[in-house]
Amino acid sequence: MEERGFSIGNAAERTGLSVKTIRYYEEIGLIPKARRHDGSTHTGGNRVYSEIDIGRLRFIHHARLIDLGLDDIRELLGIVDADGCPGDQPEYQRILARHRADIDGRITHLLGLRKKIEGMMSRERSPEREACSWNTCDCMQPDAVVLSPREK
Amino acid sequence: MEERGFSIGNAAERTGLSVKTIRYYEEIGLIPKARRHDGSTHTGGNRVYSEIDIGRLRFIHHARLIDLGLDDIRELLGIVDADGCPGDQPEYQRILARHRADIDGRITHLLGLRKKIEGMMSRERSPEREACSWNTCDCMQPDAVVLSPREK
DNA sequence: TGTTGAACCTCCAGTTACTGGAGGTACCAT
DNA sequence: ATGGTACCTCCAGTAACTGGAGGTTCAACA
Repeated sequence: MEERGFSIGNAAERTGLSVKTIRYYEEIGLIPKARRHDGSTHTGGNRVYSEIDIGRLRFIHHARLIDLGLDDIRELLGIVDADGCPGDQPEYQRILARHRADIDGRITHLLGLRKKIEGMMSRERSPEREACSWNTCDCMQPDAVVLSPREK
Repeated sequence: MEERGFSIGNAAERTGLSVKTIRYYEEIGLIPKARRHDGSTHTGGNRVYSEIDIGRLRFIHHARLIDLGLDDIRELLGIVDADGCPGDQPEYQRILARHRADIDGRITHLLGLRKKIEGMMSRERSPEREACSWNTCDCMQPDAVVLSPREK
C-alpha cells in the first residue's frame, strides 16, 4: 500500500495540517510539488510524501501555530535548507524577535480598544437628551468624556 | 458650490473615512445609495451627502475604530434608526459586551503566543546535535522542554 | 486657446491563509 | 450493483478594504 511514502491524508494526520492546506501550500510553492503515484487520465495521480516532507510540514505547522506569516516561514525554510537547524542562527532570532514585537503591538492595540469599549459601555445618557438624531449623536464617540465607574 | 450637501471628498474629510471606503460602504449597502448631482453620460453623477449622512458615517467610523465588524455595525445602525440613541439600550450593551469578550479572547491568545515565542527564542541547541535534518528537527516545537533563562 | 490639475466616476484585481463545494476517478467491501 | 472512502481538479468565497486603469467635468493659468 504505502511503499516508502505517505498519502496526503496520512501526511495531514501526522502533521496536524488539513489535506486542503497541504495542497494549498504546494500550490503557492511553499513546499515543492509532491511526487505522484497512480496517475490517471486527468488527475495527476495521488501525492506521495516522504518522512522528510512530513518534517517540513510539521515545521510549517508549528510556525503557523505561533502565527508566523507564510512569507516568514518561507524565509525560515530557506535558512534551514541552506544552513541546517535555525535554533541559534541570527536570522532565526531576528525573525522571531520581529514577530514578537508585532505581537506586542497587537496586544497593546487591543488593550487600548478594550479601554475604549469599557468607556462606551459605562457612558450615561444625559437626562435632557432622551434620544438623538444622526447629526448630533455621540453615543459612539470614543473620545467623549467618560466618568470612571468609581467617580459616580 | 455646495447647495445643501457635501461632496464625497468633504464627507471623507469630515468623517475620517476615505473616499474609497465611503463608496465601498454604499456598495455593500451599509449606507443607502447617495443622491447624485451633475449626472453625465456613463457616470451616475457626483454623490451628495447631507449632515445626517455625515453623522451616520461618523458613527460607523467610531465603531470601526473599536474594531466592530460591519455586521455588528449594521445592526447598531438599525437599532438607532428604530429606537434612537443606543447608549442605554440592552441591544447596544449586548453587542459591546460580546465584542469586549472577543477582544479579551484575542488578548489571551496573543499572550499565549508571546510565551511560546519567548520559549523558542531561548531554546538552546544541544551540543551533540550540530545541525538537524527535516525529519528530526525540533527547532520549532512549541511544546519542547524549555529552560527558563534563570535556570541556566 | 491649449493644457494642466483636481476631484469625481466605474469597474476590476489583489490582499491573507485558507475553506467549502461541485463534479469526477479509483478502489474496496458488501 | 451499490455504497463508502479517499483521492483529484478547479472555482468561489471569506473581511474590509486598497490600488490602479481609464474616463469625465470643471476651473485656473500661460
